[in-house]
Amino acid sequence: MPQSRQRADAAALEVAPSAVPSATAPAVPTPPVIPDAPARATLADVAQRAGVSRSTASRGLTGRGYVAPAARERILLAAEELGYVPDGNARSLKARHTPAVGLLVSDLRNRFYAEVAAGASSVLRDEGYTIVLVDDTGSDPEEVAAARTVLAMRVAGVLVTPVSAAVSQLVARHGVPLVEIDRQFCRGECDAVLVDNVTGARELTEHLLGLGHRRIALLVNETGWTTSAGRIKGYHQAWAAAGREVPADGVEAVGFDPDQIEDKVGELLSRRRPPTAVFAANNVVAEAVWRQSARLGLRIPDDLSFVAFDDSPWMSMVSPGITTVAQPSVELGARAARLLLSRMAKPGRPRTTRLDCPLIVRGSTARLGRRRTPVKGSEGVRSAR
Amino acid sequence: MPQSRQRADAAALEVAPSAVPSATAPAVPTPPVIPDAPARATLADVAQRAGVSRSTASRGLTGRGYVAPAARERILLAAEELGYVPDGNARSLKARHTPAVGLLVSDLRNRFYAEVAAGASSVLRDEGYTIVLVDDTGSDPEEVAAARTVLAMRVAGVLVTPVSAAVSQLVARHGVPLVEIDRQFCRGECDAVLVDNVTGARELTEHLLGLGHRRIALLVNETGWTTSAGRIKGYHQAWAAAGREVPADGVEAVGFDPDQIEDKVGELLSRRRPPTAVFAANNVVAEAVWRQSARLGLRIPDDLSFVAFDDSPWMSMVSPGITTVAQPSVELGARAARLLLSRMAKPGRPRTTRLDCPLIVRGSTARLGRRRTPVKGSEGVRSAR
DNA sequence: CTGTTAGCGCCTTCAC
DNA sequence: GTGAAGGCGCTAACAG
Repeated sequence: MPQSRQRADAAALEVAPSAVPSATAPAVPTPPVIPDAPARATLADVAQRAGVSRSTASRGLTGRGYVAPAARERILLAAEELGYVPDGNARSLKARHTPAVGLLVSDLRNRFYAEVAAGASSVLRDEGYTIVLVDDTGSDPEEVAAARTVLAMRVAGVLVTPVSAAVSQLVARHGVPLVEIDRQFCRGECDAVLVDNVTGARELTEHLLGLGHRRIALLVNETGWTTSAGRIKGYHQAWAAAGREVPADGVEAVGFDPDQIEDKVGELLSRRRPPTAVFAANNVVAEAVWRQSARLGLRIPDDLSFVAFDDSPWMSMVSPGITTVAQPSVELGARAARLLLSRMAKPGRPRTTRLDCPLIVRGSTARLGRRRTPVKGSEGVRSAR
Repeated sequence: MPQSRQRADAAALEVAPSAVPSATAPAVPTPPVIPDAPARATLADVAQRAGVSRSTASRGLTGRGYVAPAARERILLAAEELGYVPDGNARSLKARHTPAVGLLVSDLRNRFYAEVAAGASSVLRDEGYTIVLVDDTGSDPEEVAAARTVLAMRVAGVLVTPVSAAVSQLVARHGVPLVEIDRQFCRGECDAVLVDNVTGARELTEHLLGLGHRRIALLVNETGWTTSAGRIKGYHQAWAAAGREVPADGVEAVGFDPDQIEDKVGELLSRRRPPTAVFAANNVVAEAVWRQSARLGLRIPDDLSFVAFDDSPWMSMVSPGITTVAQPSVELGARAARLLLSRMAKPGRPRTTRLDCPLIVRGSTARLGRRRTPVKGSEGVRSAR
């Protein structure tokens, strides 16, 4: 699912080096002029209006400590009349803790990350936590900067789809709980919620091998990427289990740039001796395969069998439907949030959760050589046509 | 694009009524025990280590005010060694202003909202603003609660895909700039960035009328919804321009519940005298139409012409491709963010921006009666088949 | 150039 | 049951 372009080393500097205004002190440009700050009601205002002291007003409002029913009544009324909204900054300052968690994701435009965010969001909202979201474009420096920002807000925890170990290290050093999602860079050091990349990829590959395919191209973004690594491993396992050598040019890295991906995929499919089956390692690559094979007039599954890691809505809407393993993206976010909450409640040994990705066989895969003979299973909604 | 289930009245209470712990004072359950808060470095620590006073340290770090180069050097070094990250809460408290904006959206799982968020995010990040995100599930009470939360954080502004006028009123009363996105509830009262629903819907309808269709069903979630209203209006305009009566049962409300939508759509298409063309008012409804027509064995465009408001990736991947108008969702978020920034910089008369939705003709629409004769234009990537 | 002073808004002992 | 006092961490005068 990565959509990022770098994975730079875990520089993890606490503050940016050298003399530049430095990240430590975000070079506050100029105190942003508050247009006409209409003096918001403060606790003192409420207290005064209710004819009590600030401390009593505070107790009345928070419901902690003793307050005479009558006084409480007046306080609540006063607050309502004034449109009083307590200042979270002041509260957090006092409490040395903010009821918020940082959520650092690589790319909200990618369905996968958006769903992870949605899953985390719903759990955290239910528990009364606010989310500070940063779409860090999958860039390492951006992600570290984002981490620093949420650290500055004194968030209670951090969720991240990491791009390097830098974020986790930085956050850990500040004693703030963190859960890595989807990718893992500090195994054993901090919590993580991942999918079972190996098994999913193995099943997909076995499926193709079982259909007689031998020229199976696995297309990943970058071979060094952690999710890719797992998928490549599964791919290898399947070959090994079948007692066969992994083809030399079996794994291809197509990069992260959309245009480049299209080009590479087009090139691959146009070779003199093209693969008979393609395995796209994620939804972005899968889309490129689908478009390019169409452009080249390749019929699926007749001319080319096609499987993908990470089920996307379109894969069940096109015809034939695409055979995939589905990543439980929403659940991934939700589980990560729950794990974070429990870690915030009490420290403990880091735990890694791995979620299953069910195989979904559709019509995009067929036995090699036998033309126009889709395999068992559903075909995508339009197969009727 | 709405995905929500309510639009309740603009209750907009400042605080929740009655005696309940009340929203004003979020019934702080119990001061969340900070596990083992490892005393984070504070400005005083940095100052001490650098052998200067706190104010000097502050100046050195922020780069405001005079500081001897040598001292500055020591301060920066000390900060780095201590892993000092300034406390945003304290800063905000002092500054009476937080460099963050609240982003309240209805449903991150819906591609449309996720892209709006992505667009806004990128602009705001570039300007140094953090995003406090709330996925409010399109519920009015949730949205108001979310607004209160971000207000409490003293955000500098708010972006919202509103579900009622409540949020805007609440936020406005606190003198915080707000921009409504996609839907508009306080026309003339606050800024908004919308799409041109009327024109897009008119073009789509005209396209169908031009192909000879007369039984054209427009499927919306709820007729009372503001985006639906615009689309319905455009639909009406097209009929009027053609000098024809709008069919009595032309507009159907299918609700927000996914299952219910499927049912209603299935029922519609199974009628004895079904429409010859369907106009889905958004991507969610469109998906239901696509699936149901497949289930019923209807051929598109032979048996049924099909258009949709809001282009989704799958619409250009299926065959035939779906004729749509594309909402510039990312741009919507970006423009809203820019408008908010300018409003934060200086107040002014509320402005409403309306973005165009280009018509994209693909293969899902054909002349009535003439079978298997797709219209001009592209056909979706798989048409080659 | 640097330190002292004061206070942002809130909460929380601790007396009364 | 209630108020007075102090301080969370930081910054902005204002002296020196």
